[in-house]
Amino acid sequence: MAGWRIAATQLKNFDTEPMSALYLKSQRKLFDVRDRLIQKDIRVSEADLKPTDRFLMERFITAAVTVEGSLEKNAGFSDIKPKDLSAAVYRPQLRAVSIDIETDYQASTLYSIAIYSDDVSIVYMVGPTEDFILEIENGNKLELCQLSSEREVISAFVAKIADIDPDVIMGWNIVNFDLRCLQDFCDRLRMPLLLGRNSEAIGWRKARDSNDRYYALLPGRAVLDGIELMRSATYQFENFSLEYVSRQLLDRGKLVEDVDQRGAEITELFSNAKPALARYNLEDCRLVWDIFQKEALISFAMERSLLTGLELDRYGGSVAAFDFLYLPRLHRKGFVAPFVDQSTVSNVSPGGYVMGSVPGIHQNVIVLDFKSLYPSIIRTFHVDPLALAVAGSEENPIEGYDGGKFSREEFILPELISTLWAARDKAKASKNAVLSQAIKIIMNSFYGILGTVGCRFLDSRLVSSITKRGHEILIQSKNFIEDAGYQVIYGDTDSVFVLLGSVPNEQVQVIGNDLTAQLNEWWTKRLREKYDIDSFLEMEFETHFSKFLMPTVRGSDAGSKKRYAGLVVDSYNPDNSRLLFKGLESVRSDWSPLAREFQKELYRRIFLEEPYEDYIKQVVQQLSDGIFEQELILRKRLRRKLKDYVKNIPPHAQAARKAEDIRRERGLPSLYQSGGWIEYIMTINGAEPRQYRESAIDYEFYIERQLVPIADSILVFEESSMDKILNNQIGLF
DNA sequence: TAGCTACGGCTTTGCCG
DNA sequence: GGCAAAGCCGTAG
Repeated sequence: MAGWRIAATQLKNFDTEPMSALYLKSQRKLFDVRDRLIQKDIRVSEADLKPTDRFLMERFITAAVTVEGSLEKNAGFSDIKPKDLSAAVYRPQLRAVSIDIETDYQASTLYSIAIYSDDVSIVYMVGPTEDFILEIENGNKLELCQLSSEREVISAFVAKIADIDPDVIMGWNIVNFDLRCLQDFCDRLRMPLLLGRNSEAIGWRKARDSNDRYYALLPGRAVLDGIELMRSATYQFENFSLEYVSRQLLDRGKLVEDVDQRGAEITELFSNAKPALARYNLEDCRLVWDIFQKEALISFAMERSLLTGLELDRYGGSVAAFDFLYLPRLHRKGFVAPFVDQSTVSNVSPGGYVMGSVPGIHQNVIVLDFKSLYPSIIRTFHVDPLALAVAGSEENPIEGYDGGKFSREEFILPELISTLWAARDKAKASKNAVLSQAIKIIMNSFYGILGTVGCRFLDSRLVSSITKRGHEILIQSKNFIEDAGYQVIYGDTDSVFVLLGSVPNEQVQVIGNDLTAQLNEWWTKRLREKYDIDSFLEMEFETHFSKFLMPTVRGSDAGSKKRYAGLVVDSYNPDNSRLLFKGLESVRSDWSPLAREFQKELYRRIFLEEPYEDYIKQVVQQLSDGIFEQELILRKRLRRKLKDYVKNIPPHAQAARKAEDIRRERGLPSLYQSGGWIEYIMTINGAEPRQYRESAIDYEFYIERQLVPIADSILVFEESSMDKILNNQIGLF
């Protein structure tokens, strides 16, 4: 058999096996194979490898070592030493392509497939057998190959992929749309879909939690879905449609007039304007390609893969990543880890501490927060499974919570975090944003993992020793600040909000810097005295609000939590400031655009002491006049299947039901049965789907339930209310 | 193809002879 | 009709 290219491929369930004699033996075997590879050559003929070798090798080789000649010591395996990490010089060039398919509305007929890359712009389309070269822009060409049948289009596409032989195939919802559609077409045509290396077929695996979601296993290649990848990198968008994300990041969108009606438009193009459809199809590929390029998503995936030892195209897997990092180190210290025991009962541990707040419109509020608090607690207090297990034999272990005690001598996680921390600082210094981000995500995942039954080390003593220590640290920091003469008006998990009142801007900087320096020093001293440990707690002064609003809980005098807004002062240019909203309606995607915009503008006016009464009256007037419609759309996710709303039917589910009824009447396929997003408008007959609204808009609802709550939550501090303002208006007539 | 908890706001539902 | 509880969603960290 021909040379077998080591690839990012699909791994078996090895990491979920318990640490056992078998595992230890396997680990050794794995190192042996790796060393042999490093000494020889990355190309290994398949005949050289027994099946078990291949299995083991796949286990530790990530996609990052897909590329020939790029395997080097430690690359791809989780055994990363500090110097290797910092020397992250390892940048293989992956061959990547972006693909996208076009189908009819119900995805039952294939129209075309596009492939885009640095040097490829090709669209295969069903049509009269005739080829075109189309100019797309700046002299760039699109090759449109029209073939007589779906079968020929797919065959040509597969052949082209084999020819390009990419390491990465990227797309937008590529697994559960493009690839699955192609697989369906192939099944129907009784032809194989051989997109893997060496013409291997795609393997499909059902997602555990859902019947209609799959994972694709593409032997020898990684399939990167832009949506999943960006989600896993903590990108947040109101929605992850390609149209929305590309507008946000690239400032350009899809090549159709009306994105909502594109199903019909695409069919129209297919019938009457095939070159236009080709351009559209290719442009989608290019958007995906450009997003990946701009955000360095492949680099991110590679850095993460190098850190976690997981495949390039594996997005979740925090527990598996933890095992990869932890188990080899544990093993080297001569310990064997416990089984994953689903029945483990662990006392519930609390999460972060959230202070009650002081409501009002405040002047000069600064936010001091602990940098990576949980990782720094783990590091400082040796919160670690091994340290917990061996502490019993020590005379003076470090006290944790819930009865946990931690060894001063033997620990793994704190070291791991130091390593990652240093690597992250270095990455930041060298402006390697993606590496820094990948490290941050992994560091922050450690706490959460220790609190799930999926983790073999689940133990409330570990979790509580992190979170309850966090409570103590936050409360004592608050006390320290208050003893220094300042008022703390709020705090959440790792932050304190300090009210300075009317002090000059320069003073604010000085106080903020002083307070953090004093606190850091105080914690260092205190932890040395009380526990004889080094403090890795690090408080930072990050944000200065010149104006700050803390609302009350609606219908109460108590200050709210997790909801606030303020005017952030740019420390480089204090005359510049920007509005920041947290938790409030304007950042909630389930409020109407009208309400969200209203909140932003009203707050802006009040913060900047501009008049606002006429603005409020004007918005209400315009609303009543019916000039808004788009702005009244409410958007919400159906988090469950439509039929699973039994106990009560919330408005968005009502709207979805109505939409389904109408679609059924009109012979259209169902859209909302398995969940998804629904857009609806409140009418005098309740919530109705945006596309099929039959009743008049309920303006009363929008005034009373969308504008009034927003206005009143800030007007209360101006001794005013929406009611007063509007009634005054009536009084004028 | 298993990270976590805390919180607020709105709506519907159930109860009240 | 009024009130409290439960259900649901999206968000902060």
